[in-house]
Amino acid sequence: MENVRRHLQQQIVRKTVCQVEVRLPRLVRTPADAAEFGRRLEGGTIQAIGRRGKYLLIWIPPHLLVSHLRMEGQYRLCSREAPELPHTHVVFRFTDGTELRYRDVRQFGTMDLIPVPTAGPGLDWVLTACQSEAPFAAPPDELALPPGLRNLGPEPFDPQVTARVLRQRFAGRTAPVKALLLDQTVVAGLGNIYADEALFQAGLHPAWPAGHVSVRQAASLLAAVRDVLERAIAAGGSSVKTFVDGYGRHGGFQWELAVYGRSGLPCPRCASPIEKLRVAGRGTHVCPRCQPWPRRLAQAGRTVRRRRNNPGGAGMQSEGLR
DNA sequence: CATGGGTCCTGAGTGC
DNA sequence: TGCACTCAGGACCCAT
Repeated sequence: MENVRRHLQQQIVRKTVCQVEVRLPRLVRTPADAAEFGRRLEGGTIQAIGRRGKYLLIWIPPHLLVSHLRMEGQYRLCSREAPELPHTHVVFRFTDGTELRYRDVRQFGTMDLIPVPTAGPGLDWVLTACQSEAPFAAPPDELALPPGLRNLGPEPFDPQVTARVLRQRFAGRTAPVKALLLDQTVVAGLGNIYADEALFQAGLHPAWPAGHVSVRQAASLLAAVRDVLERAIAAGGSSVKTFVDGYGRHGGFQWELAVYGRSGLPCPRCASPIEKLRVAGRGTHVCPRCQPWPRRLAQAGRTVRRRRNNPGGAGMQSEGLR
């Protein structure tokens, strides 16, 4: 998402919308009437592109367009004549003859168009959120943000987030630590791939009860989360299946994945075969040696079910790795 | 409140 | 070849 934001920042800021075509109204959550969504955008000029967690923020006064791509949403800036790819659900036409096309095979993405006051805390929050590296600030009530964005936790790079703070957020929780990493109200921005990679890098088992994570473990986990995200951004994102950035380019981080989608393949650190489990309802990849299950808990009974190896669809095969 | 499971959706893969 | 079935996952909804 950070790569998408950066590319859109270069591509569509200062463009003026002249027409909007919504072909799959279900993607537009607010306003309820998708035609109204288009009408409100027409005539507006895009001022800035921000990001909070996995939410893309497009500031087009007097509105904020909150866009979530889920797994497979894609934005592409095209000339009006360029042939259209299938699964194009929303088209934003600009006065300069270009258009921004939103594609989404799975149709899971969402768009919310939120009114932004011309002054006051609502505007201030939007301005701050559209600056990269802005520290965490709770949005004011006057902004009618979608609940997922309203309740979003801090960015992992926020200096306010320390190992101690992270452990505090884990305290008293019995859910697996991976479930809390994926919980966007705890920390913003981690999905299944980066959660698995960070846990591996921290040497922490995903099913470890979050409340049992020590300050020391929280510190290595936070460092791992930051390192994984930094490397993924530098590589242009992870194109495990279909991800492309605003120029249609694939990312490169899938070649650096240590465990995700690599069940049965050797751990890059110790060469043990990577195992695939189900934790927090998601496919979960671990190195059984680098991420040992705590002995004390093993006796209390396993809650982790083993799954058969590499059912095929999930991700990278050995081709090209290493 | 915390937790876990079902749901949305389509395409790719698998097995018979 | 064709068809039924499973799987992938982010956020949301719901039952316990």
